[in-house]
Amino acid sequence: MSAETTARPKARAKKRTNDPEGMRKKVLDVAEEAFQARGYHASSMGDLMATAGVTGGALHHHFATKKALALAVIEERVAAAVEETWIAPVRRAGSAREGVRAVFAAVAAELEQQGFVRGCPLNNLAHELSLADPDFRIALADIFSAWRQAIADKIRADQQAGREQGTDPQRFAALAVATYSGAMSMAKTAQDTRVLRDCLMALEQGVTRRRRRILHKAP
Amino acid sequence: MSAETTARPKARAKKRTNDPEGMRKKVLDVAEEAFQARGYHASSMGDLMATAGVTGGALHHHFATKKALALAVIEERVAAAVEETWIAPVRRAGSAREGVRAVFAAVAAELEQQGFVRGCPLNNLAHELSLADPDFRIALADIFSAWRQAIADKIRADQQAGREQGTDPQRFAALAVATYSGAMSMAKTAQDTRVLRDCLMALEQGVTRRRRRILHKAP
DNA sequence: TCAAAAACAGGACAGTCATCCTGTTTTACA
DNA sequence: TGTAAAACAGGATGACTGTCCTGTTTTTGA
Repeated sequence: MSAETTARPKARAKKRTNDPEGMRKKVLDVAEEAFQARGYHASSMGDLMATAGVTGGALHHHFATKKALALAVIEERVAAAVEETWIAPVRRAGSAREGVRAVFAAVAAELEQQGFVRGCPLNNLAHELSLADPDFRIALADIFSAWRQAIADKIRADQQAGREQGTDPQRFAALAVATYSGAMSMAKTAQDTRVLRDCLMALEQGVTRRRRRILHKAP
Repeated sequence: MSAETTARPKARAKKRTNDPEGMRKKVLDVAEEAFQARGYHASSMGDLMATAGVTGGALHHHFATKKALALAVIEERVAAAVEETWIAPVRRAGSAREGVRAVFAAVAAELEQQGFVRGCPLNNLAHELSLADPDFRIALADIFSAWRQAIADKIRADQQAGREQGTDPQRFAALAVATYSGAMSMAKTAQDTRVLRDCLMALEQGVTRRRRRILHKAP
């Protein structure tokens, strides 16, 4: 804990391997992709080793067990993905509703041009792992929680600006995340993004409530 | 195809085993439960045999492969579960909105007294299997489709009775199913049903739109 | 009653799985 | 430069996995 080593832990030279971050990053990349595409149980350590071009010794050095690897994927990658595609955009948006709408539309557009739907990384892993192991479950629940928290906070910010007076922040956030997650489930199963559009339009119609049409924009 | 056997295929005597439906039913029971609780890949054939009290030969006689077993669970059990807990109640309900609300509330209440959340059977299997195999995917997508269809049909029935004029049946159905599925995902991950209640109340508030409060009930 | 088919028993099989082991190489730091 | 730790190589291992096979029992239909 205490730094008694003459107080100069400066790095002398950077690594000069071809891989700037080492093999840990490469393994995480491959594992994230595989867990997303095929799931945890369907992705074998052997497959991951082969695809990452990494030997068993190397993999085991960085991640002692498969569970440790998955936990790292969840905490480092899945959490970051939710932060990047949802939390940050909502924070930046003009309002909570506009943020939710924009993310919904952006994801739908991206999937449409991509041609196939692999589903939400958080949801995919949550379904497979949250009942299998308490550590998995808690890590995944925390991400869901932060996701809803960010949307609820945005509603509260809107309310401090005089808007959204009749909206319950927690309930709105729960509805937004649930609708997105469920719509992605169906889109993945049907391999069709139309249900995403349907949900977005139903949300806009229904949840925007009495406002018939907004002709003025926020500064 | 043609019945040329003197046209008398009458059954002579019923089975007199202790199990009225035979072992096929027992295997399906155990598999349905296991796939729901632990998932497809995490449930081994050996486990299923042991829990069902069935030998390998018997299991293989009724279901040649694990995939065949899972397909049977999906088509016979999961579809029936959706029909029983969602489609039939919605059809019986006074209106589409009331039906959706009632099912949502009933499931939430049931889970609250049950103490833990295992999630929606359809969603659980859909996430794990829909990308793994086209046969799985199509079977699961059909169930989702029938589910939404039933809700959309109910909206159309409401509309023929003069109600729900401004509601798009398909979009409303997509929103209802997506919200439920997503809420169940979160409830399962958090092992907490509060998010289900939040989603239900947000749906009631938002989607019911201009109607502030309904003081009169349908006959 | 009798043959054929279905239902079931129980183990064999080859393959895969995650993990762990002992070496060797590379890096960090004094 | 010397040394200890970290990073990596590559195979060994034993426990499962799903499937299939050969018998035996029970049921079916005429």
